[in-house]
Amino acid sequence: MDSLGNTIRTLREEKKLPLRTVAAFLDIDQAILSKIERGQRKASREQVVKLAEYFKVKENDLLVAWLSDKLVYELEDEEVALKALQMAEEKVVYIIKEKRKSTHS
Amino acid sequence: MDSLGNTIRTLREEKKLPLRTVAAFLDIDQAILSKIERGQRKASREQVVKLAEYFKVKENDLLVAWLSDKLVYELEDEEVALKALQMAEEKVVYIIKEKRKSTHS
DNA sequence: AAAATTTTGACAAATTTTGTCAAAACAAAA
DNA sequence: TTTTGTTTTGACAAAATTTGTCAAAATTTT
Repeated sequence: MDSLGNTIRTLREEKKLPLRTVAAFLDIDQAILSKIERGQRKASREQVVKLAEYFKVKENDLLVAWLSDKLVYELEDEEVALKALQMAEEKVVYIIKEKRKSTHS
Repeated sequence: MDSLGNTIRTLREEKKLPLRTVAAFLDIDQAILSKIERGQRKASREQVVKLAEYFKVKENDLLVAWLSDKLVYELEDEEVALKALQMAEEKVVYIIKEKRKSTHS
């Protein structure tokens, strides 16, 4: 249940790579990668996908970490955070069901 | 489990008020309110609070509808949407627990 | 202490958001 | 069916946020 930042920092340190190297692959300044790893900046979806490729981990795992970070960020310190999450879940389930119906595949 | 837009449109229609009137109270153009009601635009937090006041409904109820809409929007059509929601929930629960610990009130 | 790496913050460019406006579309009433 | 009132649409501008660069400062490693 780690943040995207922690996850990729760990991956990078395991391989003993400097920010510079990974940042170059992502085509961004190392300063940004530093901030992403420490949760000070949000990564873009494309960056997450590239990171998964780079570290050879499952893209979906990284996407889940990234997306959930974004959701948590969105909720900030709203006291109704949990209720909102639960309602969002219901809504998503509903949307998925609707999609099934329409495509009936 | 309604969207914020549907909720306030229903409230407004029940009272037979034109967009103009409610929009004036919110201090925005009616065009925006129209879009908010139909889910084409996101309301701001302040607007939601004002709407709750205006229609005399529980602020938190409207905030939950609004926040959950935002979450759903953020998830767009990510196939990992549900997993992300669940992980976000874990993270929020964790954050709340941490907060309890530190303030020990 | 020198070298390499990471972090910080000021800044600029690009993008997104938030709103206005006026015309078009629609609905209801006369 | 014309008039009146309401809602929707889309082009546009201003404001705010995001996304990145850069260079210096701080930290870590050798």
